[in-house]
Amino acid sequence: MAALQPVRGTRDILPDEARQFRHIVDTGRAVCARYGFEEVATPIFEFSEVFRRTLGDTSDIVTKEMYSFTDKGGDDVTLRPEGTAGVARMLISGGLSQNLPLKLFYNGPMFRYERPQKGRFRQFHQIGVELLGVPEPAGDVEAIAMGAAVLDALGVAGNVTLELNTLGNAASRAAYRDVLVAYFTVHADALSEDSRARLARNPLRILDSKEEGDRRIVEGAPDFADSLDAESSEFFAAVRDGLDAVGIAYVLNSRLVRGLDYYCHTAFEFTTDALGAQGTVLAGGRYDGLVEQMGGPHTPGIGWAAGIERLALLAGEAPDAPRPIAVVPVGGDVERDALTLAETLRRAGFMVELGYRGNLSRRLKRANRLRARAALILGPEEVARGAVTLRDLDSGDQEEVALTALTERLSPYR
RNA sequence: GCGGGUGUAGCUCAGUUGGUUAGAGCACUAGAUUGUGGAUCUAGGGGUCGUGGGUUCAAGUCCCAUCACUCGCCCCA
Repeated sequence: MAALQPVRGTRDILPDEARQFRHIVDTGRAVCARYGFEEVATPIFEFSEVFRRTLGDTSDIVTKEMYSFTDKGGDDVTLRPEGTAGVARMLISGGLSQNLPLKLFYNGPMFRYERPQKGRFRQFHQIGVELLGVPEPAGDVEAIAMGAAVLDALGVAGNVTLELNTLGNAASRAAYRDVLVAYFTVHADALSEDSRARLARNPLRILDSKEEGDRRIVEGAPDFADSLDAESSEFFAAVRDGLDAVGIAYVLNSRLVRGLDYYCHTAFEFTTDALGAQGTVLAGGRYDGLVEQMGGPHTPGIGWAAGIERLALLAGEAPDAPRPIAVVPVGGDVERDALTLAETLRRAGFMVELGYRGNLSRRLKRANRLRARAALILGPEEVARGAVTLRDLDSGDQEEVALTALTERLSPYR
């Protein structure tokens, strides 16, 4: 118990869970491919500056959650806390702004130094997409529809709700921020300690407070809609109209805000109440200013990310493992023949388990535990006749099959 | 970073007001069955009771500390 343990917030992924993870990633990749998205990979660590520049110095991720260290060459590097910054950096480093629009899918581990709890880990895994170079609201609609399609393909669509909001363009957001700060400053004495801190750092976040006292004050706060300029309102209307057109249901949530500074216009989250305190399953939004902020050319973007662990909790049982054929040598000196047979079948594309030790009974028991569909029993008599005994482990039927006819006869078990 | 809960076999757990040698089910190994699996029966292996200290004639049980896990807050996928 007090033996070697993995680092807090990290965990081992055993075969059953690994199969489920693979299923989630494969499903995400396949669904997104239908929208023309191709997989990319960026390094799992970057210069710390990449995240500091994009996430903003005030975000919690930067101030307390980054896994940063100095490497042997003296560089300040950070394990990526999310995927968008790395993709944006890739676009700049590779001069990919010549190839817009870019439609990218990625998956892999992310790292945040947090206290672990249900559905939250220090090393966790995400699938995500980024659509770069598309300023039109159609891009937002496509990204959201693609997220919905992934959740649907994973069978979790029934457990989630799509929440939608707009943060407006930069001008609207700044205007709203001013109005909001003015309002909350008046009521500062009544706000919780956390929210007073937010007032200076990230006032939009107060809207999302869970403190009851804060909520009463939030009730009377100015509405974002009143601060939206014409461009922002029209953009949001176009996104909603597009979602209606493709039949994707959503609820408007004016308190839905983003922790990361580079978001603008569309913000959305697919949420659930089945994961304890972690309600968000798949979330994203538009980030038109990000690439420019990192020193690249102005490049609009929209994307989302989904936590694989959270999807796995919702998706339930992993798909069944593939079922092998068991080669079972028995009696006499046939081990060598069994080895040859197993290898021949593997080269022909079959999944084959070889029984290593014990009597026939024991080896069949083991074949059964491996969920084998069939056993190929090979003893001196079969070897003498150039045949094997094929036993179907589901039905119990068995027959002798000549080696020359074996691959043909086994095709139903492939 | 802050608060609550829980630590007994590989897993799920029982263990009385502190009392002699710490148990069960599942799983595992072997046998009944040296050429027939799933079921059953029998036997067996497996424990520093998370760790360290304290109280006591006596601690799995009570106290303190510590570590881990877990749930929540903050924040977020």
